Amino acid sequence: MLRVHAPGFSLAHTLASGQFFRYEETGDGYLVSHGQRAFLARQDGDELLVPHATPNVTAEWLEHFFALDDAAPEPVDTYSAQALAFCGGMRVCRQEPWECLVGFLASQNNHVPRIRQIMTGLARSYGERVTLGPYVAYTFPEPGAIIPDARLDALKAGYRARYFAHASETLAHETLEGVHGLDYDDAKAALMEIPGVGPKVADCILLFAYGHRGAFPIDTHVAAIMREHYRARTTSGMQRKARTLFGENAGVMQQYLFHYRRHTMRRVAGAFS
DNA sequence: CACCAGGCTGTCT
DNA sequence: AGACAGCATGGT
Repeated sequence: MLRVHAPGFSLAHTLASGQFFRYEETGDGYLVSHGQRAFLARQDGDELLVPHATPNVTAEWLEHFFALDDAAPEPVDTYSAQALAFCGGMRVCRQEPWECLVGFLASQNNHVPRIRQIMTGLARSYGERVTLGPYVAYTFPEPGAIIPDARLDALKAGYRARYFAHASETLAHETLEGVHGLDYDDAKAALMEIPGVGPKVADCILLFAYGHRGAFPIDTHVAAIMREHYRARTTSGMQRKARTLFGENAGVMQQYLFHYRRHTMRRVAGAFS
């Protein structure tokens, strides 16, 4: 049983906020899978309890992955204060670039529940099965493993399927490691060389996998927030406004705004399960 | 049956 | 540089 001190952390908000796709609720906690790791986790007050995990999961890795050392952003107005209050304890995880890339290739023009379905399907079809006590999880396939065949068709990922196959093929012999050493602009340009990666998806990968906390992904929800609450019209105007208002950690605030808006939408419209 | 979903690509000004 | 249709699929 791994046990990690995690004061003020919210596992539920962190997993449900749409930054990360491969998890499911069990009666005993959350079954979380990422890259070559998988674990079962639940919270008990200030403690994060992990009764089952693959051997490559350590307390140090959990602290790193869940960014437990990160402080919550400071509110700058009423709306951001509401978002922070609702999302209390949420953290922006530090994902692995390859799985993060595929997740956000899957995300374009798509719903979060179906992104999760596609990502768990990719792991089930192309990854390796691991046993965690009574639970079964799957690792994420390495680059090169996702090949266009009947398994890929069965996922019904639509036009995104060819992005997966192309990225898999390319990165099998052309690693993403170099991106770590680049500044924000160069890293974004490098990612956008990959078919299916535009400015929004690149910002997600930079924020969620490369530690660029200032990267501010603008999707339909965040765009609506920036229009309705911050008087910005164009995407470049939204980027400027975000940097001015939210500063170096604008991307972290973005995640709070995104999760809060999706929650309020659900309450009003009854959408998304 | 419309329209939307964590957008991107190609094309036309 | 900016506007805009088309895109696979599923949900509301």
